[in-house]
Amino acid sequence: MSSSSAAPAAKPPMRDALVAAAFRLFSERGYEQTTVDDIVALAGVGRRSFFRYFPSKEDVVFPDHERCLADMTAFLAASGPEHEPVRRVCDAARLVLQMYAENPAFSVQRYRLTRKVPGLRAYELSVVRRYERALARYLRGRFAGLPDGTLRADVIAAAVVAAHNNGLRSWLRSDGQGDAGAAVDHALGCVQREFAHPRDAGPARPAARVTALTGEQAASPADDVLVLVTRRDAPLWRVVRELEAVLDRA
Amino acid sequence: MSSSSAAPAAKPPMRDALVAAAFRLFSERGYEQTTVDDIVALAGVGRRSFFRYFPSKEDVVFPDHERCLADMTAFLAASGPEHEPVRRVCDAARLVLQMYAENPAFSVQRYRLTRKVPGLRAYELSVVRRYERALARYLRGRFAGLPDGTLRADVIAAAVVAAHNNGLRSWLRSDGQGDAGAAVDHALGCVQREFAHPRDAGPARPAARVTALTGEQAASPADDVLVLVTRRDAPLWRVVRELEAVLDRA
DNA sequence: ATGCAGGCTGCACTGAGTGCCATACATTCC
DNA sequence: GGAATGTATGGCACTCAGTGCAGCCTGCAT
Repeated sequence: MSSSSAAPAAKPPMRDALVAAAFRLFSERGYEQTTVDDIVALAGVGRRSFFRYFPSKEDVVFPDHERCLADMTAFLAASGPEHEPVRRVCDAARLVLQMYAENPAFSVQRYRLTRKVPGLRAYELSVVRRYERALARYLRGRFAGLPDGTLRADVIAAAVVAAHNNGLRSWLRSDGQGDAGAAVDHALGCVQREFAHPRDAGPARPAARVTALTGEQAASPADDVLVLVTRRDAPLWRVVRELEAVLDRA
Repeated sequence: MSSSSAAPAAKPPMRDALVAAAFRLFSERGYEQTTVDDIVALAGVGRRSFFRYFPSKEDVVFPDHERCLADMTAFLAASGPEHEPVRRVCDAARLVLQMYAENPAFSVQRYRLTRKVPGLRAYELSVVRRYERALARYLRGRFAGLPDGTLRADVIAAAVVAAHNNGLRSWLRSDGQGDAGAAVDHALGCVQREFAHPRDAGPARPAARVTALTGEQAASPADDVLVLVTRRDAPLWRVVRELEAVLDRA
């Protein structure tokens, strides 16, 4: 990942200096109140150099997304037919989470920034869209030939991104405390359960099970059936939490 | 905002003149090669007036989305508990399609434009995002209190938008020929079947019936016991949705 | 030292977007 | 009738993001 594995690294220190100077000024006086001239002045470099490293002022806020997108593309390109497609794109999404989790403090700072600045929200959207398109492109390939293949690919890609962002945001909102992966794993798990295996052949079994159960309880092999008993006046959220706990164990 | 009720509405002809001039120049020499000064010169108005009607140059490309978003918000706000939530957001999405279908020629022209210009694609993304947030906000309200309510809301909103755009784009790509609604209806139908009405995958429907079969509920409702039977691999969302439906009936 | 290459800087320019003020026209109040 | 007020517009000057160009400085090979 970190590009050249070897020692030298010595990447462009200028890039990092610009990012550091930019974020310091952004947090001090805000994004829009900070001009590019302010940034380069603090970093002690020429104005022209800023735009050599960052195509636009917004790009300095997302310095590592380009690399992450390349990683995701490579990850998907390295997939084989043995991988379950939905599972695969969920794992690809986790690469983004990983990038955020590597620098919690930075990620939280950036999150606060993008929340406040509409221009940055719009820019982040275009970044996220590129991830989504990468996922959708992969799924389109895997679903090629299936009826509604591209539709299915687009919808699943959008759902995966939405779930990932939902989990990611809840982690960011908690200032990066706790396990970043837990919320995202849970969210992606929901989507995966919803979409994985192209099971068009619906079960239609539970209805029969129920009659069997109500009629002769002992006869049913309850390995794939879950029976929950609760008082009707119990708070719904508690019932559901219980349900969730049981289902997650599976 | 008003423009309300009555027929004439005294629309600003200047706004329309600016849109017409802009699109004429955009199609002649391209978006980026057209400056705001070019537009106002062709429209015969002052430069300052352009920015009075459109906050930015990009806005002139999407002159009616603000109104459409307001319509959608009103539509969702006017919803009641009798509406099935997923069905409702699908119908809300159809409002957007309707707007596109009202001016096929204009919509196709804009589609070609946004395809070519990255800046416009990014801007369109931010517009679409506002629709998605409106849908998600509504769903969050409907799913309030349920575990993973916001997650479900976000995922479904994203899926609905993705499906809508998939259908819309296939219509736009065909130069506005054929039925605009057909493709979108089909796409939204797929999403609706996936997320609403768990009839096909069928978890948890018998909850009410099982309580009846236990036979102890009629006498003392407070002590009523609820028995829920479901497949273990059924999506939790659906189980919860059914649970909610049963409990709401009480 | 000389020549060369690549990164860096300064400078001038375009174009989007904003704030301020002046003008033109319609409305209302005296 | 005329003054005051409100609103839509035009004009001007300004900030700032982003770009093209030319020069400079440093490291490096000959």
